[in-house]
Amino acid sequence: MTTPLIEDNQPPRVRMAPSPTGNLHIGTARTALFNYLFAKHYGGTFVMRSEDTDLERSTKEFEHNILEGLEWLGIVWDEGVTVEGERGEHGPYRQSQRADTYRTYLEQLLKEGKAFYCWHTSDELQAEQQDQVANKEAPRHVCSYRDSQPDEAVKQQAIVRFRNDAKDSVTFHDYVKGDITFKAELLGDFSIAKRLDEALYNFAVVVDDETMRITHVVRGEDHISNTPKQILLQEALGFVRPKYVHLPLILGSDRSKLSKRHGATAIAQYRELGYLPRALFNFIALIGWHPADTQEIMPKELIVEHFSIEAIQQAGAIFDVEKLNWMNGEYIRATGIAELTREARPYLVAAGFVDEQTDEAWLQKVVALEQQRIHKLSEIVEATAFIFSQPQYEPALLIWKKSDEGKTRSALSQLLGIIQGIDASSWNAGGIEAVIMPTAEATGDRGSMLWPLRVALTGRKGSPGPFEIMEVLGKEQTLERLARAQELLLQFS
RNA sequence: GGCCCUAUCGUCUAACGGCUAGGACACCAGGUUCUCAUCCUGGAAAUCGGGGUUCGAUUCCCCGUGGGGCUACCA
Repeated sequence: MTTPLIEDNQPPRVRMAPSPTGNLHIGTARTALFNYLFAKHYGGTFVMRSEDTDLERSTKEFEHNILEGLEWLGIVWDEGVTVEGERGEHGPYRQSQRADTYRTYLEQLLKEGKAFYCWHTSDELQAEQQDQVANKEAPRHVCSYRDSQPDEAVKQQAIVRFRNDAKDSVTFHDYVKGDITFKAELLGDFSIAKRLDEALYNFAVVVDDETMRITHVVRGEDHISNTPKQILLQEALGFVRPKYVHLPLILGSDRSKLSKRHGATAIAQYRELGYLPRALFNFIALIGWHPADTQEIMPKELIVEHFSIEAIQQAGAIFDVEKLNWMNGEYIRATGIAELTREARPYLVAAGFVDEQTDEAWLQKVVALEQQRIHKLSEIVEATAFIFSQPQYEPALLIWKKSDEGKTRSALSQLLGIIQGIDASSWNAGGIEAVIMPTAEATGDRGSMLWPLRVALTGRKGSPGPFEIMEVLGKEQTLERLARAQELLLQFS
């Protein structure tokens, strides 16, 4: 009874249909990503449609934000709306421009008696529902105006409802959840349009998916309960039923549907924080899906290659920022220093540390200093702050735990002497280390010299190694900071 | 309330009736390091409960319980 997901090697046509009533968030991106993966894996077509029928809440800015965010993530589509306009042969792809198409099918249903006008007031509908809830019945509207013939004036105030005479149950196969059955009569005479010129969601979706030749509907499981309504409409209109794939929801830490109160949900926020698009792509793909082997860090191409609907999880999954942080760190470490510097530079510029003219080679060394220490690009600012301004610290910090003030004092003056003798041609991490290490070893406990050196340079308990830092800082700045440390130590005693 | 979905370590998950229930993140301990980070080694940590089916259930069925979604003239 259940047909294969892909029949006769027919490449699928899938769609993503965001409504531009808010910025791109994690959940939307995940649905788009899975549509993309599915389409690419089978060599199909990914269509982007804009469900902007809610004129009150839809804006061009939101649509722009969604499209741009998806592109940034590396999710591309073959057909549909674009920032500039749209492309493809099944348009228009914005529901706000498809009123004529909807009207055609609406009139067909009306003419065939499969839809009718209803002018019950919202008070009446509400009262009906309250009664039903009180009687422990399914809330729905079974309209008494089914066979009435309203005049034009009434029609202008009425909404169009589907005449639901179905007595059987509606069963559809979901390729993640299995067979799902609803009792059709519990759906009532559901609404499909506000008058003739404003189609409502369930109706618009059905018409769009048919006219855009969509073969597979891949969407969040919050749409499962809409599916029987859409199937009833497909049958009334003589449309083909697409195959359904309902994705488990992404949950917040308290297991409810992910929303703003769980923290950052907008893709743009993650972008600002410095999550790399390829890391986010990888991470989101792993929410509710997993490859056959245990490898988790996988580039886009590999994910596309391994993607399969069968491996999609049935239960919702919590969005775990901790694991994202780890993964982003992995990607940061795996990124070439030139590319990483290009990506990190804007953060340093915004912090006022550098500008667009700052020497590229030098900046790469700065970024390299912290490459294995940061988990998101925004952390580069705090991590490298000591490079760009004199460190502030307590003099006591200069003294290593296994050392004392006297040893620290002599270590600093020894260092000053050695460093002054290093000539410009040897001023690099390796060259500096070559002359300092033997002396540090000679003290018997090299930490008694290396620790104060590092603290003098950074003012921090934890930091990169001193030699790399000295190379970045330059000889003059290094000497200045060491001299400053000496002064501080004097004040300390 | 009604309808639907769902249930393995804290989290993401593996084990398509048959091993000491495996991996990853986080956590803890140890090693490496002047320090932090990286890296390496080790550790603690789970099959919601009750009935069935079966020689045998994490796995299949039923009933509970928990969690979630939907319940608009939003999408």
